[in-house]
Amino acid sequence: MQRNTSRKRANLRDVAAAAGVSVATVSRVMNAPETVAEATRKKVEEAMNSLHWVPSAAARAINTGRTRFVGALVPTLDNAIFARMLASMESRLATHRLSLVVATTDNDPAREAEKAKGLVDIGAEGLVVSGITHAPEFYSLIERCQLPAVSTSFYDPHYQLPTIGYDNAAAARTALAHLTDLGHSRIAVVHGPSASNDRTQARIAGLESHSPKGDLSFYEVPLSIAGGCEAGRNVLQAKKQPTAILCLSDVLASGVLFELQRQGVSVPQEKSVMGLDDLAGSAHLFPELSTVHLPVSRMGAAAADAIAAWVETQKVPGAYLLRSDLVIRTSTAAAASVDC
Amino acid sequence: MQRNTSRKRANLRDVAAAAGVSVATVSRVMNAPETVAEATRKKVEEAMNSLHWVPSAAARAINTGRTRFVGALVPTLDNAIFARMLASMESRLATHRLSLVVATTDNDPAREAEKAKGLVDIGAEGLVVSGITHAPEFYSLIERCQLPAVSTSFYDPHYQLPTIGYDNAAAARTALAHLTDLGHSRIAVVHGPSASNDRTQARIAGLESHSPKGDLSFYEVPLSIAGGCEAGRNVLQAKKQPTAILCLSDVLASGVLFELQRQGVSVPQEKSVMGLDDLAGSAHLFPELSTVHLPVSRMGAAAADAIAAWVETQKVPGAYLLRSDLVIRTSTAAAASVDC
DNA sequence: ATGGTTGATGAAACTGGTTACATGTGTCAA
DNA sequence: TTGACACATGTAACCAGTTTCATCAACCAT
Repeated sequence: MQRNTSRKRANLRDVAAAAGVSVATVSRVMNAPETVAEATRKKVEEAMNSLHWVPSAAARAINTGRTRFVGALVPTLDNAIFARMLASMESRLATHRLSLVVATTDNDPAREAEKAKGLVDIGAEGLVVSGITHAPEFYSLIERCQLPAVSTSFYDPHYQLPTIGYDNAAAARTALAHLTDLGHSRIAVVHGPSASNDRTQARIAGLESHSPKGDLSFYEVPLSIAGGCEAGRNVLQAKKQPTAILCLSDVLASGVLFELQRQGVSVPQEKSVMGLDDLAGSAHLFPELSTVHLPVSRMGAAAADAIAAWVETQKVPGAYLLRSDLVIRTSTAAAASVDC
Repeated sequence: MQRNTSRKRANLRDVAAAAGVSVATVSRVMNAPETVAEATRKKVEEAMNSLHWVPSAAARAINTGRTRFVGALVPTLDNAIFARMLASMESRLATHRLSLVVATTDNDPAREAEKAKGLVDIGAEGLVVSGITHAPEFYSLIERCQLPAVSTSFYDPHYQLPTIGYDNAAAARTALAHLTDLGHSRIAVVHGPSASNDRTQARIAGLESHSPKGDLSFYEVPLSIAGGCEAGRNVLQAKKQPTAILCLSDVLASGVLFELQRQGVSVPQEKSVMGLDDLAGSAHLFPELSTVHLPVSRMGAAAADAIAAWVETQKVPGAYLLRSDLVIRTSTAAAASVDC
């Protein structure tokens, strides 16, 4: 039995000894190969291979002060909107040679703070969070650690963290305007839980502040397709039937469309249905969903760039507003003549 | 200006000096508070707070040899099937006090190997990959680093890595059997790119090996809803019209359903459509999609448990087979009487 | 009074790299 | 022949923690 075969992993000194050089030379072979003589380099590389040496990330990190990964805190991965954002964030971070650690919060600020702590504990260099509602522990954590952190899915240049997102209130108003422009005045608004979800709150507030003459009725359901179905049923049971249903999330709109179809209510002839998000599947629902496109891919990339710049240069990035655009498809039409 | 205000982060010695104790004592306050006298502990904690001290993850990692995170390599985050798996993996890993680093591979083995290298470089303790097709560099990496790695979405007890997944061939056969049981004999099979996607390959192989008397015609399209639409158009242009369309992924089935609806082909009266995956939205398509349920949430949890056990105890977990179940909804029906 | 045990603490070694600085050699111009 | 300088390499300090072992006081039973 040789010593080499022992289970213990080789370290720098072992390699140096095997190659008959100093640790500094081995280190140079890794970090500045051009400063090492050809022959020496070869010897060292052979030693590395024969010892199956793998550099220790922790040891490097302790010297450079860099771990090369950042954390992202999202409410859930089950909604495609966040998955899509993370997808583009991940690929953009890769161009900065940064990796992405994902943690989910279930929209619970306490859990968010806890997970944020966990990310810091394992060495995250920066954090990307969603929205602007966070636990006090979260704020004290990032303040205490001087941790770069940006907030997404929300735009507010006066918020204490740089925000990279869209104007939720405006997006909701855009959707509403489209419906009112089509002559709808009695409109049902379907939304997910608003408690501790600032995006939803902002969208509702945007509608209320700008509420036209017509009356809006609000329906709060779980943020899922099943929730949308439930909302669809609830709306159909209302005494004064709305001519349009505005869903503050495409996921809910999917459920609403499904339920209306199941109950034989034709869209858009009998009722217009409007979404907000523009998920990949929304263009392929039946009928194709009119919605407001939220540029989550660009947002993910922008958030990646912002947090990368911050951790690299120590400069705090500015807030960044992304436009949201109306996407008119076939689920909306002029208000039924019945109303005229 | 005080020294304290300097930008440099405080370290253990600073805290020890401020509290008037040794570094060992400060370390104990963190890791074994009960061994430190009440009064001393308080002094130390005060010093920690006043210096805004945050322990260095890297320094801890270098001693314990643990970084407390593992990496997951998935083809994409844009398909809900992977997002859902990651969601459950993340939450199960959290119970093991492990975090999850996500990297996407676009089904490219070379990129996968590269990203795997990146994950190792930043200190991942283990890896979870999808499928069994990997680049040689990937295998040499995990062999060289002695890195715990498990494979998901595939079950093969003889594969060199522990596999935690379902039997793709059997799942495809289950779907096919459902259609043939309903009397369908001419069946179109729609699938995504099979090159370097072993799950798709296995599903196709499963169908071919078990192919019934009836003839199957295969349509390969991009794995997206748009791809499904394309497949729908292609199928409708075929000379010999099939009575059923078997999609080897629910995403494709969504597109197919959409296209058939758009073209006025009624489902399941004129054609049955079958999926495979059982995404969250599939129960709410129109018509509700018959499919084979792949237990991706349980798979994510199982993968998390396996990799966690491996990194904690150094024991290699065994392969784990998850059942896939037929889910009959309304998109499939007995073959049209035209055929009789 | 003495020896044994427990509890709290400190000194210093240790983890595995990076890097500032020192050293030694060879080349070239003065 | 010598001084200047580049180049290759080594020595040792350093990063920020953990951990082993030693020390010392207090307490208790003999």
